[in-house]
Amino acid sequence: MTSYRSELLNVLHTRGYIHQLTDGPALDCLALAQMVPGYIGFDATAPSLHVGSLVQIMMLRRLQQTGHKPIVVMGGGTTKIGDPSGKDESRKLLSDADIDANIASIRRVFERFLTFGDGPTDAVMVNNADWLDSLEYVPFLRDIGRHFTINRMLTFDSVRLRLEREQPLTFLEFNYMILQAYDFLELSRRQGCRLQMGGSDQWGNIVNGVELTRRVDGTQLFGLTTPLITTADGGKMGKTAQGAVWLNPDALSAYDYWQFWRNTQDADTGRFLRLFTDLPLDEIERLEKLGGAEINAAKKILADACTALAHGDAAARDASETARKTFEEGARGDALPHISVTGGQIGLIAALTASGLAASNGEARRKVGEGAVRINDMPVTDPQHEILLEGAEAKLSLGKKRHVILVPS
RNA sequence: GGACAGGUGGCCGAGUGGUUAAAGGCAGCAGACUGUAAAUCUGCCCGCGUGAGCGUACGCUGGUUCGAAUCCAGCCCUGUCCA
Repeated sequence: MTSYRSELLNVLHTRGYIHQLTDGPALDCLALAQMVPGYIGFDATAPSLHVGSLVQIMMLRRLQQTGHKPIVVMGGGTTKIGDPSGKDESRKLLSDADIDANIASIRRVFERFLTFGDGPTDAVMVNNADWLDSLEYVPFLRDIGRHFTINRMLTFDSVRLRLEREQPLTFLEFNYMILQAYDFLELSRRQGCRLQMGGSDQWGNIVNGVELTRRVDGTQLFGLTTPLITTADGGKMGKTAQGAVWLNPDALSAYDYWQFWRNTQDADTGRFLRLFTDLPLDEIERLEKLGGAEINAAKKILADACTALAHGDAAARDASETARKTFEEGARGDALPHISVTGGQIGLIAALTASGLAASNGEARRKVGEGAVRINDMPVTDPQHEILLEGAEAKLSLGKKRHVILVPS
């Protein structure tokens, strides 16, 4: 088993973050000897990141926890260009204002996970538009482009797989790896950044940055990638009934976020506790050994801890309490979505669509026919049913997990 | 610029004049079983309608036909090869 002397690599290794590492021993020495600034890049294509980025965010947190400096790089420059591979989704070009708004919104999430400031190990956020926007084509080609051979670029998975699948790859996309490599060089010069981390798909891009900087500046940089985080049955992580699991509170409620973690598969519980919470390792070992229904206790702890990190302690307690009332007492919890019903009366089908439990009248009708709909836990099978609130709230449920509170107004 | 191959529902992928709202798979939703898990089984899975039915949909625009995802023309996009 690999063992490291530095706290940084030890923590990352034992908690399961390390998939590939460029020069482990040298980085180990460096982390032991000095504070290491490290960065991860994030796109600004949406106002919120989702759980797919959470491993990377947690890595920056670990970096800071072990006495190093996290640098959050927002891809303002690359996002502005937009991904032109518009075959599946012709991504709309984002305006500068949109990108800036997205960055501001995303920053709020990072502020929960990292401590920002001016101190030596305080986190900083930078925007690669700051240097990419002002690049001049010919000088860039002469200074940077000459260090890349097409021969080599074609061998990288990101390129090779696209070509093998006969999927279009534009010249712009082809240049992404060069721009990202340049980011690393630029950060090394500006911030003394020595380490870039990322998902396993970023390995090629990261290595390019390491090599570019060695050739241009003679500085040794390091790269580290995480394993692809999938669920135990091989699925992509991060889907719920409502879609992506966003990290911003305004994109996904604390209650839904809590539910996402609560519904973790048994086999994932220990791994997720290590990756996504600060719980001590011996505690995690104890929890993941719980068998049968007892592992639900571990899942609640996981949900509490994850929600507290992303939404704060108070929101986590509310979510947890609402879940307890809803699932263990059959009562109504405050954190469930509230839908106001004017006049205190609404048709069942209309209530289902208005509350978002069903996407269309047809779906609502089908679910009623399937016996999936309940009002205050009493099954309702008549699609014509009129809900009369008579001054009191009522709980409308679709299936066992999706509940909404109807409020007369 | 030329030759060839393609563009089908969230994704993959059948379908080459009517029986096609379009096979099959994945993803998703619900029911059963459970532990708010997984696996398994069952049902559902474009919209409107209680229903018969209606409206939309197979890159875009027009055409042929009683009838087109399917045939024709032009255009747009993608790939492979050639110049």
